[in-house]
Amino acid sequence: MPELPEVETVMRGLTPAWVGQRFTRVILNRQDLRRPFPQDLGQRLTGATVTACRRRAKYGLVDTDRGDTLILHLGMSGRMRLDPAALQKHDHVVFETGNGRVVAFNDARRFGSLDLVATVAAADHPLLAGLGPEPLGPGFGLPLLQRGFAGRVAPAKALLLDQRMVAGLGNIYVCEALFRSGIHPARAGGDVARSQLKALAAAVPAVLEEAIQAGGSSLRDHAAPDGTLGYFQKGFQVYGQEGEPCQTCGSAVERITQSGRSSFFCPRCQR
DNA sequence: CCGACAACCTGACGGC
DNA sequence: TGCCGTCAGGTTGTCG
Repeated sequence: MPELPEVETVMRGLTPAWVGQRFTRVILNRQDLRRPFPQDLGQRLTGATVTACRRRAKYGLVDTDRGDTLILHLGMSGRMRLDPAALQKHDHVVFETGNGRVVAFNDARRFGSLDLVATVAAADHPLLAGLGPEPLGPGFGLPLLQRGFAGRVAPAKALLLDQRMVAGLGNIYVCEALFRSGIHPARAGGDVARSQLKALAAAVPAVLEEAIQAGGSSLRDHAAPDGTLGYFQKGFQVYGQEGEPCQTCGSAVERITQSGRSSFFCPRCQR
């Protein structure tokens, strides 16, 4: 799924289609994804005008002039399809706006979610309340990483995937950020050198910014709402590169499994 | 508190 | 062609 850069790409793609527009119809082809939708989701959205499309971590936030915020998560396979030629399997929710545009929320695996809450309470929503700072925001930096890593036995990989530490990183960008900062994914948090943490503090925002510039990474499912494919996957240095030569030293990139998920790394550059 | 793991669900791909 | 096993960008609950 989509990680921070992909969600950012999606929300940027929705902005010109939605902001200032009224929802004229919201079609619910099912009443739940990962969780049940709010009972009055369609009713509260229909007739409301979108005032902003935002992102928090991997969540998309759509504010309306009725004081509501739609909180959407794309799970692993979620996509927002803008003006689809035809509806497809797994187009679970379809949004129509006054400008004639149609957006279909498609999610084959149904790990995504939709919630609707009062905008003023959105930050306190259970999904958002426990999230750590944005990796592209002022709350992220070396001090945060030092606090989060100090004394921890858990592997660096797991610490960065923990959304309570820093919110928005997923498997791809954690692998890439660890490579750029020379940290072995299995290294215990407390054993990561200060110099490495400093590199990590720079690598995380750098890799995310580059990915956003590229429109995200289009692997199986991700595309901007208008169908444009991101191309940051061409910039992967380790993710999915098992057996390929490290771009820095030429060693073969390795893959290990941590907590059931693949980690890719260079055994020579990452310690 | 911490960390590993299963579960949620469908689809794509490789091997036979 | 088809069947089977494996894997996939995430989150959450359980268990030891």
